[in-house]
Amino acid sequence: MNAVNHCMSASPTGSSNGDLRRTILDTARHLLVQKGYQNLSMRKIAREIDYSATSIYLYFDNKDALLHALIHEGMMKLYADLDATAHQYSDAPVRRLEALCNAFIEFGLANPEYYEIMFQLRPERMKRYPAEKYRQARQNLEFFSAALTQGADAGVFEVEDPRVSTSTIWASLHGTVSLLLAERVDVRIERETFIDTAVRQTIRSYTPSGQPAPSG
Amino acid sequence: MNAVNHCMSASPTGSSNGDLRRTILDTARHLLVQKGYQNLSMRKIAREIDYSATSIYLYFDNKDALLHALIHEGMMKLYADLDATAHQYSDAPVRRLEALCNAFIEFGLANPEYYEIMFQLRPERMKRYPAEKYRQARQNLEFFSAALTQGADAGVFEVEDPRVSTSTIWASLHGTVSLLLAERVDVRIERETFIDTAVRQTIRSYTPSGQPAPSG
Amino acid sequence: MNAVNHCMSASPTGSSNGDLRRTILDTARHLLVQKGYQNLSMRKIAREIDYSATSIYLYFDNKDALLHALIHEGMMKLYADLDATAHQYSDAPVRRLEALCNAFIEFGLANPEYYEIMFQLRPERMKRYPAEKYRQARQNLEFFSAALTQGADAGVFEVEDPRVSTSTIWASLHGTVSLLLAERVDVRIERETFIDTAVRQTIRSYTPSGQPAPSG
Amino acid sequence: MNAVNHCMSASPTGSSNGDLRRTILDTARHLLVQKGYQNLSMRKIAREIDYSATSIYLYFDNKDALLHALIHEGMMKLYADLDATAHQYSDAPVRRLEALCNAFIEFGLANPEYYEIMFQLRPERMKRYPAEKYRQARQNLEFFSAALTQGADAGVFEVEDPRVSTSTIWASLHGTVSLLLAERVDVRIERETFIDTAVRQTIRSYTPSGQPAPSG
DNA sequence: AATGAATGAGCATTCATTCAT
DNA sequence: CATGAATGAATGCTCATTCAT
Repeated sequence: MNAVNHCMSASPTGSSNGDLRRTILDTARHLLVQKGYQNLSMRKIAREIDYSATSIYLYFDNKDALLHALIHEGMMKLYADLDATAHQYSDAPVRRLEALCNAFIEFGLANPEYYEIMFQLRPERMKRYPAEKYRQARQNLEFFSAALTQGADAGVFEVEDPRVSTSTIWASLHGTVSLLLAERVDVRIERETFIDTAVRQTIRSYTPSGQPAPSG
Repeated sequence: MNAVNHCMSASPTGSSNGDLRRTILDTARHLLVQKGYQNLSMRKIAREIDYSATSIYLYFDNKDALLHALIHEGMMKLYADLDATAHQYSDAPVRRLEALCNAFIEFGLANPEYYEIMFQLRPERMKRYPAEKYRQARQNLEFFSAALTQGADAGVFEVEDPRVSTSTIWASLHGTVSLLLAERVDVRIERETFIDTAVRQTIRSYTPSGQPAPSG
Repeated sequence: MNAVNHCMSASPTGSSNGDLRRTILDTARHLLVQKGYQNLSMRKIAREIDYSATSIYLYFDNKDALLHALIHEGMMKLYADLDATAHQYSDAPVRRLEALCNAFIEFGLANPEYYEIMFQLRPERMKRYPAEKYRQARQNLEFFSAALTQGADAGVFEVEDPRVSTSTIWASLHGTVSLLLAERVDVRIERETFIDTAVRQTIRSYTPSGQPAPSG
Repeated sequence: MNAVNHCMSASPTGSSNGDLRRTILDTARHLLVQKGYQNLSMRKIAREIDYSATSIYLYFDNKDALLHALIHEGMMKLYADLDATAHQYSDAPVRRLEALCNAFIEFGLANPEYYEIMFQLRPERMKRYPAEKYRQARQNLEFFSAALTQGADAGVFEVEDPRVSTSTIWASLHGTVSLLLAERVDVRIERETFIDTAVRQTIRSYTPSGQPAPSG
């Protein structure tokens, strides 16, 4: 929406030009994870980067636009992570699904700020993330859907409705990440154990004999 | 809505104002449910009950204390719901677990704002919910734990570590509720189908043969 | 809208209570005439009276409510002025109309701040002054209407449609006041001459022979 | 609306940008008419013409200077309107005065925002509109003055002091336009009726027998 | 037990303007 | 001739909280 965007959109020239935009985004992310969405304000970002609040508006039309940009980045990053994972195990659906689950959880734990605005914000609390972007968001689920379908075709998964199953898998992963981020999991349980169990059981619920994932 | 009303006090309780604390909590809950956590302010509560904002501070040290009390109430309510459910199927662990899952989800969907402050608020962003309360909160998980253990003893569940499994079940349920509340589930999927599938798969992942819950 | 209003509405107890409300109104009026409507801000009022901006909101729901209160006061004052005038010449319609015209102009010149918000504000620039108050505002025109009608009955005025004529008389007076307040009148013309001529011609336009007002 | 457009410059003028000053004024006028004086900002003008806000300052010292130029243009336009009218009825003073009155009112209603900055802005609230321009502004009144004097010479008008009378006529017209623009006229009165009556009575007040304008 | 009065800090956003280039 | 970057001041308004009574 401003000249910078228009003229140099994705150019990584490194000049002082797009840098501030980048800095704003990064700072917003950091504040987001530290203080939460409710406490993220244009002023706080400005104070943090030692610029006037007005300056932020040179790079983002308004607070929502800034958030949307952040969401977009998060979606892209998650997509990249999942895509890399899916390519690694392209011919082993069970192992692939397992890897995708782990990748999703890792993404959430490694990028709590992205995760919060991507998946934990109630829609009524923010001007709706533009519809076109939603489509892109849903692409991320396609990786799971594909693994599930392929596994079903190969007889290693029992799946009634792939669409529904994709969503319930997502629910499990989302719950796992959310509880961990909110520090709600029993502290006596090791994080890794919890994650491994969550993933294993999630996959197990789609394998015919209920046996552990047969590694491919 | 203010002093005038106060004088003609048409409040349904009609009792003396010794239980103003009670009224505050009830009103806070109502506002929470109707307007959301973000819109819950001391002022609004006060306006609603026709008392001065100052009065609230006679009963609660600050907003956080009020919120803690609310969370406590939510925990109690959830406990009551789960307790009632557990009693109904005290001798059928699978069916009981299934019912508990459904009860949990129903609670979340029926009390979205309660659910938010109980499970979705990050502790680091609120003056820490006192540790003792957390213990009480964990009681709610005991219902699931018990069903799981009992089922394992009866051979209808395969459970390695009940503590961990309880948490992963909880993760699934939490994810299910969260996605629904955030309106993130594919709109083409019927809500009931989604919930039923989520619960069924969750339980299925703990049954030896992977077959659907054998009704007891 | 707040306790002060409700409990002591018009009581002139002189305690420190309603005083601030009064001070706010007076200060707003002064700022209004000095800086104009566009430059009237809650903060400026607050700064002027050495109170926090927040305090103003204890006495007025918002800026509009403050303006409305001011308009209301102006309407009341104008009504009082016109009423007093009308009573003085209750049986001499021409002289009465003349006196009413002068009273209106004098009111405008003596209370430019009231005049501006009462008559010069474009409706789209302020949330509409509540309808009930408009009725009261129109009452002020009734004095002119009555004089005109009575004069027509007595044969000293030629009036086709009293309603329309009342409005055109008002237009003349409003134009006279507005030009004077905006300091747009040729400086070589004495203010009194201008006013007298304006009033005389206005009345003359309704007298049958075009002769000057026959003093009764 | 920004740099991109700028490059493809689909501006209707197509001429070189030597007359950017002209474009700025035109755009400012459009915005003034469409959005009102309050919404006229340097930024918005700049955005509209696809130039940087800074560029405007190359042609106008500040916002006031721009506004002055706009007022000047308005005065010129009004002058042109009145001039054309005066020429049409150069030998019929009554009809001419009537036409001038109508032309003035029409100008005000057709150019409400022009009218606002020309006649409704209080000088003390804007860096003083330069004195020399005021003189030019007064030229517009000369048309009325001339008609009045000529009519007086011809015996169709009774005028004591043409200067004063010109001003009171102006007051009537200004009041008429102002009330209409402020939407303060009784809605039950047709606009045309109101205007016709206002003009008729205004002229009537200068005709000896008080009879309606004798068409010449 | 309850309140009225008051406030400082905070919010998103807009504005006219400057200055180095 | 034209701009991009930047800003300080301003806006209406809400909030949790305090304190004397």
